[in-house]
Amino acid sequence: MNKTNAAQKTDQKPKAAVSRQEILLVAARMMRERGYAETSLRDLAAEVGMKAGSLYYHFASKEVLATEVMRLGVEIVSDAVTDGLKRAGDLSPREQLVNALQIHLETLLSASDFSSAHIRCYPFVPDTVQAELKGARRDYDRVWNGIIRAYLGEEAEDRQVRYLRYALVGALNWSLEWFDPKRDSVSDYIVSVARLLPDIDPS
Amino acid sequence: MNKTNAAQKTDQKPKAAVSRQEILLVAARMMRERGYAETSLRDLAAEVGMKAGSLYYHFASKEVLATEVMRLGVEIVSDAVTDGLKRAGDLSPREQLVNALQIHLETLLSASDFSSAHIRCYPFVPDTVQAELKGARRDYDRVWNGIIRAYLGEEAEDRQVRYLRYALVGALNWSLEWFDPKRDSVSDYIVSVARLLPDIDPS
DNA sequence: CATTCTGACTAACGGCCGTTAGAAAATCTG
DNA sequence: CAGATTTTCTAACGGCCGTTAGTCAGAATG
Repeated sequence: MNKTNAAQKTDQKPKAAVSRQEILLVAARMMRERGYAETSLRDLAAEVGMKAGSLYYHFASKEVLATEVMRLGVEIVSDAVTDGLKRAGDLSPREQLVNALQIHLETLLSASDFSSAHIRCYPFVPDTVQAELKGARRDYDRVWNGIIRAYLGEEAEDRQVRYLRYALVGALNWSLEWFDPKRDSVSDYIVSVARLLPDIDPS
Repeated sequence: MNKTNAAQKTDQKPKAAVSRQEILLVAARMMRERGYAETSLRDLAAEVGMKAGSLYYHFASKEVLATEVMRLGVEIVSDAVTDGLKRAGDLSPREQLVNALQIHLETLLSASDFSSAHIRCYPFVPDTVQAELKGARRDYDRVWNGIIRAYLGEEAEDRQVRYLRYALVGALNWSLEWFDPKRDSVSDYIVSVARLLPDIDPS
């Protein structure tokens, strides 16, 4: 019944939780900006106000730290979209879809370095880290499959659903390569994407 | 009038040109698979059958090598799309657009490690390399702007054109994250994306 | 065959990396 | 205030990195 058993991450001695959170925040920002390999623990620690070795009091390794950053990234956007769906339960399937697009994009571009770090770094992260994230990623895929199946109709083929998901999520995630808040607006872009989605007769 | 002045890259002494080409090919594959930072010159040289130092006979630095790989990546897909447009000059604007989507995606997924290396590595490559590529990238953007403006109509706003370009190119480039040739087909995915593009009345 | 040039090799450089063990500081507890 | 615990620091380890200078083999040239 010691502290490492019971409430491991939330109510440790307070200082540790604060440092841990700050490390995660800075790591997310750096991973988003530079990538995984280009984020050195010395630079990261310096921005937190620590030395590199001290990070190991909070995380067992760089891979473990990166895994946690990216897992948070998936969960944050997944929770935001899931929440948005519940919050507006009376919309048409098409409106739900557009709503989900908007929330996903807002989270990515404004709300969370974790989510953008996940998207940008996932392809280049070690296999073991990718494996750790597989479950969370699949859960989020399932959220989208539900939204898109409701839009396309229950008779739609699985592949049709998957391809539309790839196209839409790709159109959103690609914004990390070009979006400039001084010039672009999330809502305007969503309007442009939504124009590609016809009303579908519930036949 | 010595050989370094005249025909610098094409008709050098033959052996060098062959080695140079092989280095570029292997570098493109490794950059696509692993990323820029994760591609070490020692590993690269080993796969070519050389030692790391020998690479410097052909390229002045890792950055120069990466720049050339990525520039080729832009030019290969740009040339392929431009060619495809000329080759099928009598299609409707919408058909031209779908044609361009197909060629871009085929080049990316089947034809060229250079193009996929460019897309995957560009965000994480040093600033100097990004700067070198700016021109070629803008040229390719202009190709797409032309295609999409023809589709949307001359009265379309610039921003509308740009956002549709981002959405479509994003939907294609994102395929690097999920496409599996054992399961997916380029043509099938293009059909799915093309369904999002309505016929537009030339009003 | 002798010479010149081409192309690759060897061996090392300084530098940064992730990681670790143990000392030291800071904080909490009685 | 004394002691225990939590958190950070110091200093180093082995390892890999991009890069360079100097050497050397082999092909091309006369």
